[in-house]
Amino acid sequence: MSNRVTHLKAAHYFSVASQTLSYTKAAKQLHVSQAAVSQQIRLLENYLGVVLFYRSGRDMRLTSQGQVLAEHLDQAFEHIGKGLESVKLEPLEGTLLVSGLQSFVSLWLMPKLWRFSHLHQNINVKLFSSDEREDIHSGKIDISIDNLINHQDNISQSLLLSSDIIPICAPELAKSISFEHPTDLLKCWLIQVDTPIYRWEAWFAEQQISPLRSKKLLWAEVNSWYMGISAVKAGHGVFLCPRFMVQEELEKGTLVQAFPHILSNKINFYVNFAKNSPRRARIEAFVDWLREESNGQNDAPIKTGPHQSLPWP
Amino acid sequence: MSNRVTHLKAAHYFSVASQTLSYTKAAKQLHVSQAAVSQQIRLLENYLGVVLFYRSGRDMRLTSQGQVLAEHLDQAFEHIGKGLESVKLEPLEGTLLVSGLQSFVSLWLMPKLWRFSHLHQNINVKLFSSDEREDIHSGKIDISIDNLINHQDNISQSLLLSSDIIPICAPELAKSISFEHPTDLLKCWLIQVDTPIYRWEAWFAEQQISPLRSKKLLWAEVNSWYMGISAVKAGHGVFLCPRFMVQEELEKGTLVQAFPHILSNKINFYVNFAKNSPRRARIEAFVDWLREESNGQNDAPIKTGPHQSLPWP
DNA sequence: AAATAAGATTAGAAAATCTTATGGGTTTTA
DNA sequence: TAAAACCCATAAGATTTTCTAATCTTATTT
Repeated sequence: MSNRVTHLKAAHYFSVASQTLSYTKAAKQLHVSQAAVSQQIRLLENYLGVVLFYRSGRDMRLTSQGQVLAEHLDQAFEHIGKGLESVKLEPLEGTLLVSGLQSFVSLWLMPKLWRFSHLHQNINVKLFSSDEREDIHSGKIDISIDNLINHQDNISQSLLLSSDIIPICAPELAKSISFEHPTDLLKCWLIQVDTPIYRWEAWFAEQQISPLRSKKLLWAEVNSWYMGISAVKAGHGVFLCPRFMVQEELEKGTLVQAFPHILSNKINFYVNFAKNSPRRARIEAFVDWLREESNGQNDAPIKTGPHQSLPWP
Repeated sequence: MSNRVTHLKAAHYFSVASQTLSYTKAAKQLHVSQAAVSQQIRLLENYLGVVLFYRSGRDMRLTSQGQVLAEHLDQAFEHIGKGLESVKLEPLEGTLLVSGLQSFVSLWLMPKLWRFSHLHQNINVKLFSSDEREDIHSGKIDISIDNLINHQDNISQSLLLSSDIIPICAPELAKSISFEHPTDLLKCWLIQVDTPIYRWEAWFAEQQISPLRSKKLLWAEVNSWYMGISAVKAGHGVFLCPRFMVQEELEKGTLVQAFPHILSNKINFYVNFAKNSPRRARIEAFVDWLREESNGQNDAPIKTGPHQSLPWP
């Protein structure tokens, strides 16, 4: 079977020459001398017993047999090139494309990113924030951070951050209302994100209170954590929000936890990347850094998938 | 673009090894030493910066990156192998697959074939008779002989034989009826093949006679020339038939031409073959021989397509 | 523990491939 | 219309790649 695959180099040179229709140009593309191309193609012609090119005055053309061969080969070498490229390790330095949920990126990642850039001056991180899950295999993204469990093969997913969901508000509001019992919260705007979980209903339910009976309850639903935080910063209401997103504000006192009870459902953020990405060196550097940054902010130990640079499991 | 296609030999070795999952077996398939395979694959691994195989006790497996690469490469080398094979000139000796219309094969080709076999002792002709046009590109047929104009590209078609359509019958019948006027033919069975042309209607029409008025006309329609000839040999009727098919019988006197008028529409037989067939040497030998055999039997000069072994038009 | 089997490694030999230099066509250009 | 500019073919020698043979390492089987 494989004995019929010979003269690979010659076939490659021919394939390039069949596109340029010039040995000289092909030679330039291949970074070899024109003579090398000429010799290889002659070799191939002799092996096949077939003339592949003929010259018609100034320019050169494929014979019909050359046509046939070229059509087969062009595809094939295209495949080989892509194949090699797709597994070849790129050097550590270069660009890294990172995508994450909007609020995570702006509230957690962005503020810390300067430290990574400092650590790896040769890695140029491009951040994308998006509310959709990104396709890691497409090549548009190297690393994606989201809060969904991933079941795809060849994707490594590991827990980056696990955070409590707490009710927060502006310190002025807390002072003016002085929360003592959960039902005190019903006096003001309640804000939440529009997910099925992380809702006020759950928070009250966990304390045996059904807030829904009180129809007077004022609330707003926002479609990103970021918007909710903006709202409470302006002093308008209480928001159920992952603690890590407001860590600094809590420390500085520009925001406060409105009530001690926290949702039993934590929010988890996962790092995802293609195990076989050619940029795995860069990815590894970034993910290692992410882990370091998340240490201490994390209640649960970090669970990580099998490490792919060591191929044996 | 093409600078990314390197380590072709290594990639090939790897591709084979990825299928055998054994360097030793791969080496055997490739007709090289085990060391050669080992070295090439190590080279590839170094170039890619990736481990492609790992050993798990007794046997060897692909790493996930090896998987990815192998999938790309397997297809590619398959293509290359097929491409090379499809244009590679096979030696003159070998098998040649010839197909033709049933009656042509049995009445013209078969009786002469011994001479070709004598001339080219190393070419083993396999004859197929069929009533459908054969697909020359499928590889099941090298040469096909039919009577239809072919419009496909890359198929060379040339006129092999052009023959008159004449009315024939057994000599006894001719004696007993003694044809003098075309209408005399109406006294006996008229036989014809079931084509739209080469019909008795045409034959009579060309002589300003409308036989169809006479409803008493007896005739039979057959679906091969061969059957019609069998019928008239048995003495039953007159048959419109290409002259070359009954040449010998006419010469021996076992059949006679019933009436001098011949159909103005001749029947033409064409030889078809794929210009780029790897067996073109054999094909050429056979077609040359066909032309020689048909010389003299042919009223018109033989028209032939461009000759493909010389690639310049 | 020896025997077996398969991959890894190395050094030297063999083969393939490359470059440089040159020649012979064509087509432009002066 | 001669010179210049291209482009491919070819040859010789240099260089690089690839191969083999021999030997080593590791793991399995008996």
